[in-house]
Amino acid sequence: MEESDLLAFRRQKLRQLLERKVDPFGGRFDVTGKIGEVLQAFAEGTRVRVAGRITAHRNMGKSQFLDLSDVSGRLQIYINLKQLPGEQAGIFQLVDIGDFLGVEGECFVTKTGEPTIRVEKFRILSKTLRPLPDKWHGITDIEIRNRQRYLDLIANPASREIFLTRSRVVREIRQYLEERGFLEVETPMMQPIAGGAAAQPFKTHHNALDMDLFLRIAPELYLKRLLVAGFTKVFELNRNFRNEGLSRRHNPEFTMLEVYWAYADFELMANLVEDMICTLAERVTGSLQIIHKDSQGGTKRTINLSPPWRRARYEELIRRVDNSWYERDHEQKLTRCKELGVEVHPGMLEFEVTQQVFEKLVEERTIDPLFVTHLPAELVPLAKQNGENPTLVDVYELIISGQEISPGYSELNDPVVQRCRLTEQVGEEIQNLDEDFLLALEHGMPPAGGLGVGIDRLMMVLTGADSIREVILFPHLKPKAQE
RNA sequence: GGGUUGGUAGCUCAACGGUAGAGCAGCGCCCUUUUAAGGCGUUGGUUGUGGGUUCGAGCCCCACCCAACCCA
Repeated sequence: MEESDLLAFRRQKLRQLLERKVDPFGGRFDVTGKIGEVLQAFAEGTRVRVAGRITAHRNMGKSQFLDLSDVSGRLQIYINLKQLPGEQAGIFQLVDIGDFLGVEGECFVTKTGEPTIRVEKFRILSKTLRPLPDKWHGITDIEIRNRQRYLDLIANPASREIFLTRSRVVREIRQYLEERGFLEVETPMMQPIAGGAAAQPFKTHHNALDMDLFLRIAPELYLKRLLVAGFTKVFELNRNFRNEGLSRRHNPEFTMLEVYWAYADFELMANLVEDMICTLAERVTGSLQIIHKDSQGGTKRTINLSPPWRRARYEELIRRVDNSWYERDHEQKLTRCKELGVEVHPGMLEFEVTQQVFEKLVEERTIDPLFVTHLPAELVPLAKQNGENPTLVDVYELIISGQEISPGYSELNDPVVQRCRLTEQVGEEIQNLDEDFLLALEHGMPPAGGLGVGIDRLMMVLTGADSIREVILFPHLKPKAQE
């Protein structure tokens, strides 16, 4: 394969640096601070040392202005070739946009008012062999943005902002829960039986024990064992794995928060998640009004997070779509679906047909937060049944921006009922029954509230991202075809 | 798996079936306060892959690959 001139020039400069006994890949360089920090503390006349990547070069001949960038910001540096000591002027000729540079010099303000560092000496910290993406347009190709995230992060400030926000969100969640006495714990990611949710697991193998293990689809059953153990407030914030297709809303590994609170119920959990998300949104975005922009900068939707959030029973929401829904028999429901434009399959059970209507005509159309409560028991095998109506369960399902963001339960702690429900769920595959979990329940688990928050989807809500891939640094992608 | 849209220079994008172009980046020169710096010059392409139609294909047809979106 023939190298393009572009790459050849870079390699040539690399050789020239080596000939001049300059290490093109640098080493330790003590800095005054991150670029953002140096800018923050900028004071004319002070001396600073900063390092970063060259992201722009404005060459005026003897005077040269360059931008030095890192994730915290961008800082202009000024180089006067005549004022550089010794061989440095010659070495500077071998510097390109994209290279990492460490500089030392005095802070001053240019006549256009830009904070700038007058470089007295510099050191090449890393020579780049490939050019950076277009300085103005950045990278628009979605595949490159996802596959080579580092280029996306270099070139697209909006993408940087998403991941900085994500980091803040995760930190704020931990702080919020710890302030309220919840203890962060870690439970197995590799499990002999993948329980706690209805999903296909990934399978792996332990060689020494010669046994199959599964990557967890949920931490739930282990966190409940901790309630048995006497922990009263625990949470886990980490990865789950589900062996399903990729889509705008699904990545095979995703981040989930699960919280368990002994002696609480689903309504307290709803209060907790409402307050937590509002606190997050205010701290991270500064507002309870979340505005999603389209690619032209217009407003796509505004989500109003102001509490209190609406709460409504599942049945009530269905009746709002069709007041006689529950009076119709199975055939009539299917006919009604056609009229409503909801696709159904002949084999669907009655509650599945209803759920389909719910997803298409309630969930997808709900923008502001909505707690759906009292779901049919079939949909939620691990929750407590309602005291007045055992066909319902004491749960909430939080919907924001057309997506399920968080489920919350009054957790089932009756070991006998739990065994029946799990047995129904696993059906024929009785070996998938988690006997160890049931054994723990028989030792007594306090009544408790539990909740989960899909962090990736929450991020989509907070940032307006249209695809889960935009909020995951390295989303799973099909492997690139080999030549 | 089905449908739709797309794949052109390192990046961002043009090109009626008629010589593949621009801006940026690169390379050379000029320029001592620039802000997407500017000026002059210049390199760079198997137009995703393979077939076909045509005097002539980036463009039309077929198959395949890849991606995004919608559906299952």
